[in-house]
Amino acid sequence: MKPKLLIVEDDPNLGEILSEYLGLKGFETTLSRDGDEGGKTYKEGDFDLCILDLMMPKKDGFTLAKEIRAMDDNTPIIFLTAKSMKQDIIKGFTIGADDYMTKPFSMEELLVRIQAILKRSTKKEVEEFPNPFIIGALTYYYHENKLKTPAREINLTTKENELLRIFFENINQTVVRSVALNRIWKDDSYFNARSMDVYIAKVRKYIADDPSLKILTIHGEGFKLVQVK
Amino acid sequence: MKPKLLIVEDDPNLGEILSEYLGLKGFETTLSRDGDEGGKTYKEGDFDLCILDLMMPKKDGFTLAKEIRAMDDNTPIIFLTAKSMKQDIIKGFTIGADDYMTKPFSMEELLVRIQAILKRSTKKEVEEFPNPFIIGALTYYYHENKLKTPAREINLTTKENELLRIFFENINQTVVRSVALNRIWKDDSYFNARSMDVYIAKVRKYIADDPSLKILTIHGEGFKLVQVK
DNA sequence: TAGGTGTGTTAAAATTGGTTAAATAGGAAC
DNA sequence: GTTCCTATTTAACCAATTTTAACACACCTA
Repeated sequence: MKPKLLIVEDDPNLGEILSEYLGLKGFETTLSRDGDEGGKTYKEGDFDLCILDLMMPKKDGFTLAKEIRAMDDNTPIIFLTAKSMKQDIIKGFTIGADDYMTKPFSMEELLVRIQAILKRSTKKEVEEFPNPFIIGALTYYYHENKLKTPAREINLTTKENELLRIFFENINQTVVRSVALNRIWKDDSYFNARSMDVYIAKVRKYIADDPSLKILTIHGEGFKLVQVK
Repeated sequence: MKPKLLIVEDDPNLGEILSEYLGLKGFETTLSRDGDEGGKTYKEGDFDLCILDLMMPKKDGFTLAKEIRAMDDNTPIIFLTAKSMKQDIIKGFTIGADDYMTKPFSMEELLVRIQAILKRSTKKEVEEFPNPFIIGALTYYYHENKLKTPAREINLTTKENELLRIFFENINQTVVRSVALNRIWKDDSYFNARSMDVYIAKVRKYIADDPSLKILTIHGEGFKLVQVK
């Protein structure tokens, strides 16, 4: 099951971007516009982690965090704020935060920090990838390293399997080279990048068994699995 | 009991200050001067958290962290570094860090971050392994070194038994080679690894008595016991 | 359109794992 | 202590996976 994130952010732009990005990364996100709304939403949902802006109308992030801690002293909280004052950071952690990020920040960094916290959170779900995962004429079994096509059954090697999973997690979205490299090869280097290119070729051949699926090259960026009807 | 911290920092000034400050704050601290020494110290002590500098002589922090993860994939790690490049931060978390702080930083902030992590860090559990443990058509008695299959009753040797237990504790999760080696053979060496390969083969034959169970190879990583429905 | 950089393809090289059998170690029985 | 048995390690060889290398081609910018 997807981990549920509560995002409380009054800046509509940032809120939307966050919600969308994290949604694409496998989370179920709920966006609230201010502290009051955030508190109500928190009560209703069963969230695995909260991302709170500090400066918001009606109710600031610290106050909201205290309310959340009063209801449940376990749900992880990340503060997201433009205030980088030492005293605010200390205060955030004292209230019971798990992390404190200063704007502007990188989405990717936020993502890995969320993952690091959920890794230790008792309520964590072992991120479940649908098994089997069906797309077009293909049936994919991540846990068995297996891909069934109309023509054949392919036993995937470890690298093929991980790469395929990333594509299926990101249908119609660009998979950035460096992200895939860091995730699968644990390191973004020239030779690993060339190794990945070799695997891209292999995976392309497999999914070609369904002609409606294609892996496009986004020059200088990465790749995108698209499904054309 | 005081939480035990391993601090690996080559700058003697910073190392002393950190060690002293955290000592005053209720931790039992051990200070190592470089990556090599840090690795040895880690093996000997039973630490609750590691604070690693990134740039050190002999062995850098990333390499040391990988070694620590190979011995135990649970002990929290905080990187402490002057490098604030996005790619390094991502890499740090990818290796399995819990936090990443950029110098110069506030002692007080480090302290609250340590506390936030320890709050979620799972205790060294004396978790009772179910006896018997039933999976699919197999019934496993860890304490009796015994595995019953529909076809036979197998008396396991010590090594077979320990290996099987690790797999049953980690269904659908990768069992990292080095972690299993350190746990069963107490040492991750070439010959022990080959010895383990021999045992993997034996154990594979046993669990093959239930065709829904398989031990897959995760190349370069380890093995994964999967149950297919 | 030329030149640099990034990507595609293929094959060889290197690394890692699988299998089998022989060698060794270590304990129990004599 | 010797003998026998079993568990474990070492070894050799083979197989699978991954990386490296070389070269061809595509894309972007000046």
